[in-house]
Amino acid sequence: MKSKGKAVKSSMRPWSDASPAPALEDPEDTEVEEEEEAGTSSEQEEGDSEASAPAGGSWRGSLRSKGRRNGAAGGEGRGGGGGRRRRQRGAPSTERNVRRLESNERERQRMHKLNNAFQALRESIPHIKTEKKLSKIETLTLAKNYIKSLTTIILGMTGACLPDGQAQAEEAKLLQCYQKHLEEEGEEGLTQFLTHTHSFSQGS
DNA sequence: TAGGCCATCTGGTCCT
DNA sequence: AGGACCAGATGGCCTA
Repeated sequence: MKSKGKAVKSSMRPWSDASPAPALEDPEDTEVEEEEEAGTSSEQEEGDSEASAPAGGSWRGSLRSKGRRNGAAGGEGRGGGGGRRRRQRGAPSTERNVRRLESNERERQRMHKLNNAFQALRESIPHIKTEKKLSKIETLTLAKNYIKSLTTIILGMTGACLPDGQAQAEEAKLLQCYQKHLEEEGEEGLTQFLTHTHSFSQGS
Protein backbone atom coordinates (compact mmCIF):
# COMPACT_ATOMS: atom_id res chain seq x y z
CA MET A 1 0.00 0.00 0.00
CA LYS A 2 1.24 3.37 -0.85
CA SER A 3 1.79 5.32 2.28
CA LYS A 4 0.14 8.47 1.19
CA GLY A 5 0.05 9.93 4.63
CA LYS A 6 -3.62 10.73 4.50
CA ALA A 7 -3.77 12.47 7.77
CA VAL A 8 -6.67 14.77 8.34
CA LYS A 9 -5.88 17.94 6.59
CA SER A 10 -6.72 20.73 8.89
CA SER A 11 -6.45 23.19 6.08
CA MET A 12 -9.19 21.34 4.27
CA ARG A 13 -11.50 21.49 7.21
CA PRO A 14 -11.81 25.17 7.80
CA TRP A 15 -14.33 25.00 10.58
CA SER A 16 -14.40 21.48 11.83
CA ASP A 17 -11.79 22.40 14.36
CA ALA A 18 -11.43 25.55 16.34
CA SER A 19 -11.15 27.81 13.35
CA PRO A 20 -14.35 29.52 12.31
CA ALA A 21 -16.10 29.08 9.03
CA PRO A 22 -14.95 32.09 7.12
CA ALA A 23 -17.30 31.92 4.19
CA LEU A 24 -20.38 31.21 6.20
CA GLU A 25 -19.55 33.35 9.14
CA ASP A 26 -19.22 36.38 7.01
CA PRO A 27 -22.29 38.47 7.69
CA GLU A 28 -22.52 39.39 4.04
CA ASP A 29 -22.72 35.75 3.12
CA THR A 30 -26.21 35.48 4.43
CA GLU A 31 -27.29 37.36 1.37
CA VAL A 32 -28.30 35.53 -1.74
CA GLU A 33 -25.58 35.69 -4.33
CA GLU A 34 -27.54 37.17 -7.14
CA GLU A 35 -24.68 38.52 -9.19
CA GLU A 36 -24.15 35.29 -11.02
CA GLU A 37 -27.60 35.43 -12.49
CA ALA A 38 -26.33 37.86 -15.05
CA GLY A 39 -23.45 35.54 -15.86
CA THR A 40 -20.86 38.17 -15.12
CA SER A 41 -19.91 37.03 -11.68
CA SER A 42 -16.60 35.62 -12.82
CA GLU A 43 -15.26 38.96 -13.84
CA GLN A 44 -16.55 40.51 -10.69
CA GLU A 45 -15.10 37.79 -8.49
CA GLU A 46 -11.74 37.54 -10.10
CA GLY A 47 -11.17 41.10 -9.29
CA ASP A 48 -11.02 40.69 -5.57
CA SER A 49 -11.26 37.04 -4.65
CA GLU A 50 -7.56 36.40 -4.93
CA ALA A 51 -6.54 39.38 -2.92
CA SER A 52 -9.06 38.66 -0.21
CA ALA A 53 -8.49 34.93 -0.12
CA PRO A 54 -7.05 33.91 3.22
CA ALA A 55 -5.30 30.61 3.75
CA GLY A 56 -7.48 27.66 4.50
CA GLY A 57 -9.82 27.75 1.57
CA SER A 58 -12.28 30.38 2.55
CA TRP A 59 -12.31 31.55 -1.04
CA ARG A 60 -13.59 28.25 -2.23
CA GLY A 61 -17.10 29.36 -1.71
CA SER A 62 -16.69 32.20 -4.08
CA LEU A 63 -15.10 29.97 -6.66
CA ARG A 64 -17.98 27.58 -6.40
CA SER A 65 -20.49 30.29 -6.74
CA LYS A 66 -19.34 30.93 -10.25
CA GLY A 67 -21.69 28.22 -11.39
CA ARG A 68 -19.13 25.86 -12.86
CA ARG A 69 -21.46 22.97 -12.33
CA ASN A 70 -24.04 24.25 -14.72
CA GLY A 71 -22.60 22.43 -17.65
CA ALA A 72 -22.01 19.11 -16.01
CA ALA A 73 -23.90 17.98 -12.97
CA GLY A 74 -26.16 20.86 -12.17
CA GLY A 75 -27.61 21.16 -15.60
CA GLU A 76 -27.45 17.70 -17.06
CA GLY A 77 -26.92 15.23 -14.27
CA ARG A 78 -30.11 15.57 -12.36
CA GLY A 79 -31.95 17.87 -14.67
CA GLY A 80 -31.96 20.32 -11.85
CA GLY A 81 -32.95 23.89 -11.65
CA GLY A 82 -30.03 25.50 -13.36
CA GLY A 83 -27.33 24.74 -10.84
CA ARG A 84 -27.38 28.16 -9.30
CA ARG A 85 -26.16 28.10 -5.77
CA ARG A 86 -27.65 30.40 -3.27
CA ARG A 87 -27.01 30.66 0.36
CA GLN A 88 -29.84 30.14 2.72
CA ARG A 89 -31.17 33.41 3.93
CA GLY A 90 -32.03 34.00 7.50
CA ALA A 91 -30.89 30.78 9.13
CA PRO A 92 -28.50 31.47 11.98
CA SER A 93 -24.94 30.84 10.93
CA THR A 94 -24.17 28.73 14.00
CA GLU A 95 -27.07 26.43 13.24
CA ARG A 96 -25.96 26.12 9.65
CA ASN A 97 -22.43 25.42 10.80
CA VAL A 98 -23.64 22.62 13.00
CA ARG A 99 -25.69 21.16 10.17
CA ARG A 100 -22.74 21.45 7.82
CA LEU A 101 -20.40 19.72 10.24
CA GLU A 102 -22.88 16.91 10.74
CA SER A 103 -23.31 16.62 7.02
CA ASN A 104 -19.55 16.54 6.51
CA GLU A 105 -19.20 13.79 9.06
CA ARG A 106 -21.90 11.73 7.40
CA GLU A 107 -20.24 12.22 4.05
CA ARG A 108 -16.91 11.12 5.48
CA GLN A 109 -18.50 7.99 6.93
CA ARG A 110 -20.17 7.29 3.64
CA MET A 111 -16.90 7.61 1.77
CA HIS A 112 -15.17 5.41 4.32
CA LYS A 113 -17.79 2.73 3.76
CA LEU A 114 -17.29 3.07 0.06
CA ASN A 115 -13.54 2.71 0.47
CA ASN A 116 -14.02 -0.35 2.67
CA ALA A 117 -16.09 -1.87 -0.10
CA PHE A 118 -13.33 -1.07 -2.56
CA GLN A 119 -10.81 -2.73 -0.28
CA ALA A 120 -12.97 -5.85 0.01
CA LEU A 121 -13.26 -5.92 -3.75
CA ARG A 122 -9.48 -5.56 -4.12
CA GLU A 123 -8.98 -8.57 -1.90
CA SER A 124 -11.53 -10.58 -3.85
CA ILE A 125 -9.97 -10.28 -7.26
CA PRO A 126 -6.65 -11.77 -8.28
CA HIS A 127 -4.08 -9.44 -9.74
CA ILE A 128 -0.43 -9.58 -10.64
CA LYS A 129 1.20 -6.67 -8.90
CA THR A 130 0.32 -7.64 -5.38
CA GLU A 131 2.86 -5.27 -3.88
CA LYS A 132 1.11 -2.28 -5.32
CA LYS A 133 -2.29 -1.20 -4.17
CA LEU A 134 -4.82 -1.15 -6.95
CA SER A 135 -6.36 2.18 -7.65
CA LYS A 136 -10.12 2.45 -7.67
CA ILE A 137 -10.39 2.52 -11.42
CA GLU A 138 -8.03 -0.44 -11.69
CA THR A 139 -10.09 -2.32 -9.13
CA LEU A 140 -13.30 -1.78 -11.00
CA THR A 141 -11.77 -2.69 -14.34
CA LEU A 142 -10.15 -5.85 -13.03
CA ALA A 143 -13.32 -6.87 -11.23
CA LYS A 144 -15.32 -6.45 -14.40
CA ASN A 145 -12.84 -8.56 -16.35
CA TYR A 146 -12.75 -11.15 -13.61
CA ILE A 147 -16.52 -11.49 -13.60
CA LYS A 148 -16.51 -11.79 -17.35
CA SER A 149 -13.90 -14.53 -17.21
CA LEU A 150 -15.77 -16.48 -14.54
CA THR A 151 -19.00 -16.11 -16.46
CA THR A 152 -17.37 -17.44 -19.58
CA ILE A 153 -15.99 -20.42 -17.71
CA ILE A 154 -19.28 -21.21 -16.03
CA LEU A 155 -21.25 -20.91 -19.23
CA GLY A 156 -18.75 -23.14 -20.94
CA MET A 157 -19.07 -25.73 -18.21
CA THR A 158 -22.82 -25.76 -18.04
CA GLY A 159 -23.49 -25.32 -21.71
CA ALA A 160 -20.96 -27.43 -23.51
CA CYS A 161 -19.16 -29.85 -21.26
CA LEU A 162 -22.09 -31.41 -19.48
CA PRO A 163 -25.21 -33.19 -20.61
CA ASP A 164 -28.40 -31.17 -20.54
CA GLY A 165 -29.80 -32.33 -17.26
CA GLN A 166 -26.49 -32.24 -15.49
CA ALA A 167 -25.69 -28.77 -16.79
CA GLN A 168 -28.91 -27.41 -15.34
CA ALA A 169 -28.21 -29.10 -12.06
CA GLU A 170 -24.73 -27.60 -11.96
CA GLU A 171 -26.09 -24.19 -12.71
CA ALA A 172 -28.65 -24.55 -9.94
CA LYS A 173 -25.93 -25.64 -7.55
CA LEU A 174 -23.80 -22.66 -8.43
CA LEU A 175 -26.66 -20.28 -7.91
CA GLN A 176 -27.55 -21.95 -4.66
CA CYS A 177 -24.00 -21.63 -3.42
CA TYR A 178 -23.82 -18.02 -4.44
CA GLN A 179 -27.16 -17.30 -2.84
CA LYS A 180 -26.03 -18.89 0.41
CA HIS A 181 -22.92 -16.78 0.37
CA LEU A 182 -24.91 -13.64 -0.18
CA GLU A 183 -27.25 -14.50 2.65
CA GLU A 184 -24.33 -14.94 4.96
CA GLU A 185 -23.02 -11.58 3.90
CA GLY A 186 -26.38 -10.05 4.60
CA GLU A 187 -26.95 -8.84 1.09
CA GLU A 188 -30.67 -9.23 1.10
CA GLY A 189 -31.26 -7.03 -1.85
CA LEU A 190 -28.79 -8.89 -3.96
CA THR A 191 -30.24 -12.18 -2.86
CA GLN A 192 -33.68 -11.11 -3.96
CA PHE A 193 -32.25 -9.93 -7.21
CA LEU A 194 -30.49 -13.23 -7.68
CA THR A 195 -33.63 -15.19 -6.88
CA HIS A 196 -35.53 -13.11 -9.35
CA THR A 197 -32.87 -13.58 -11.98
CA HIS A 198 -32.74 -17.29 -11.34
CA SER A 199 -36.45 -17.78 -11.66
CA PHE A 200 -36.43 -15.69 -14.79
CA SER A 201 -33.67 -17.77 -16.36
CA GLN A 202 -35.47 -20.96 -15.40
CA GLY A 203 -38.65 -19.74 -16.94
CA SER A 204 -37.16 -18.67 -20.22
C1' DT B 1 7.95 19.31 -11.78
C1' DA B 2 3.82 17.45 -13.92
C1' DG B 3 0.40 14.25 -13.55
C1' DG B 4 -2.19 10.68 -11.07
C1' DC B 5 -4.69 9.48 -7.16
C1' DC B 6 -6.92 10.53 -3.17
C1' DA B 7 -9.57 12.73 0.95
C1' DT B 8 -12.36 16.23 2.07
C1' DC B 9 -15.60 20.03 1.72
C1' DT B 10 -19.60 21.72 -0.28
C1' DG B 11 -24.14 22.63 -2.22
C1' DG B 12 -27.71 20.75 -5.30
C1' DT B 13 -30.92 17.08 -5.99
C1' DC B 14 -33.35 12.93 -4.87
C1' DC B 15 -35.52 9.84 -1.70
C1' DT B 16 -37.91 8.24 2.42
C1' DA C 1 -37.58 17.76 6.89
C1' DG C 2 -33.58 15.35 7.04
C1' DG C 3 -30.46 12.08 5.27
C1' DA C 4 -28.34 9.92 1.18
C1' DC C 5 -26.33 10.50 -3.03
C1' DC C 6 -23.78 12.96 -6.39
C1' DA C 7 -20.31 15.64 -8.63
C1' DG C 8 -17.31 19.83 -8.81
C1' DA C 9 -13.50 22.03 -6.52
C1' DT C 10 -9.38 22.00 -3.99
C1' DG C 11 -5.06 20.82 -2.06
C1' DG C 12 -1.83 17.17 -0.35
C1' DC C 13 1.06 13.19 -1.26
C1' DC C 14 3.58 10.27 -4.29
C1' DT C 15 5.91 8.68 -8.44
C1' DA C 16 8.05 8.92 -12.99
